[in-house]
Amino acid sequence: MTRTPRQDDRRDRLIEAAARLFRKQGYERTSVRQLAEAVGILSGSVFHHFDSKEDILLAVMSTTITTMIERLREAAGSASTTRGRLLALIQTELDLLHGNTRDGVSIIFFQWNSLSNANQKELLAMREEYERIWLDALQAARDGGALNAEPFIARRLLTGANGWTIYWYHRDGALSLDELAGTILGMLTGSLSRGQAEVIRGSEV
Amino acid sequence: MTRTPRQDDRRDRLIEAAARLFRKQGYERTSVRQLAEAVGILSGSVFHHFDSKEDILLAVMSTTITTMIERLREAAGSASTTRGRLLALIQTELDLLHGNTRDGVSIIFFQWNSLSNANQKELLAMREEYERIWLDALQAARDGGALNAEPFIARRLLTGANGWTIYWYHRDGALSLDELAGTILGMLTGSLSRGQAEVIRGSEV
DNA sequence: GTCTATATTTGGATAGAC
DNA sequence: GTCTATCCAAATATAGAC
Repeated sequence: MTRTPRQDDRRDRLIEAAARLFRKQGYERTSVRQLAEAVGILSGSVFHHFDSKEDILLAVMSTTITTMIERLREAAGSASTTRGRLLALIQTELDLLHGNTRDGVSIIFFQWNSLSNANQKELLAMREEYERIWLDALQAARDGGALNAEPFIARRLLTGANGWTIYWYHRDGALSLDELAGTILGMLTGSLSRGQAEVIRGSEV
Repeated sequence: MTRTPRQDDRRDRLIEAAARLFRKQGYERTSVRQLAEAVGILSGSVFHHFDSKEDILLAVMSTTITTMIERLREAAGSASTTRGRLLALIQTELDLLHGNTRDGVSIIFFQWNSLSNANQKELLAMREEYERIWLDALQAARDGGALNAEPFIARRLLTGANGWTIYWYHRDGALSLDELAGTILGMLTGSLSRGQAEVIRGSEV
């Protein structure tokens, strides 16, 4: 911590701008000059804060995964039933994908391959920590009879279904995130109809 | 058709190589020089066959979507029951994603944004034709009581779940594509357990 | 910590000979 | 239809002044 608060602020703003632009345009189609412009400096100055362009992507992903783990862990702890926990995880992942963490989370899902193998390896432990929470909850659901499929497979199908929502779901539409979460839980566990999400979570059925 | 067969062949080989490299490396990280090398010519010669790099991506996507529509239409026609048709569509989409059309289809799913808006518009009608087949089958399933969710929503969740398989499913593993299709159908319609795919499709239940 | 200036590389694309 | 040669633009990154 040799930096002053003001300098950290600039670095953080770069990470924030990068997340936004990487999501909108893709990592490869976003130039360092654009990142610089977004925070009001020139391109050369960016390299005072980061060693390379890829280091910026790494920073975006790293900070994002940290938040994802935190949020998911909270959600898992907040529910007392197997089914309620599953719903909470789904709601949380959807909120991560569409709330104010959206930019970074989208990048984790869909721009993973823009990261070099070395840096992917760097983040792997964190990704696995996140997935661990999911797999535990799905395994419990399976043990309790609420889930028919293999947890491993169910999670991968769910990852795709949830992640893909960034391409079509819009918060200002008719469908609420909680309704959507309820639909997804219903498919996963095979019985819930839409709109019952709150009920289940509230009463911890 | 002013070209000789041999020349068309060269063009086709470029499209094929492009599909493979775009999938493995991404469109932006693949250079025209690499494409040329893959078919044994120099970079300048590529522009005899295509006006621009993006035209190659467009050609990959266009030929791919044509195949996708063909295959899906066949599948829809081959089944006589609602549930059997749904299973056939799922199996077909998974096969498109993992069979010998894999490269192009992966690109359709995950590199759509590398295409300029103008060219996206060019392909939109074909994409919609493909989705129409899905929505009709899902609507029928809903009318018949086999599906609880809105067809529109179900299809989007399914698109994500199926597409995402390219990141984790491998044909040489323990799980067969038909088993996977069965699991997915089970989730979608809420009751089928794994391994019953063949039975259902065979007996047209 | 930012700027100026620039090194260096790479990429898409073109013109004209063969 | 391919090659040679090259143009031009854009990008990452660096060095040193302020």
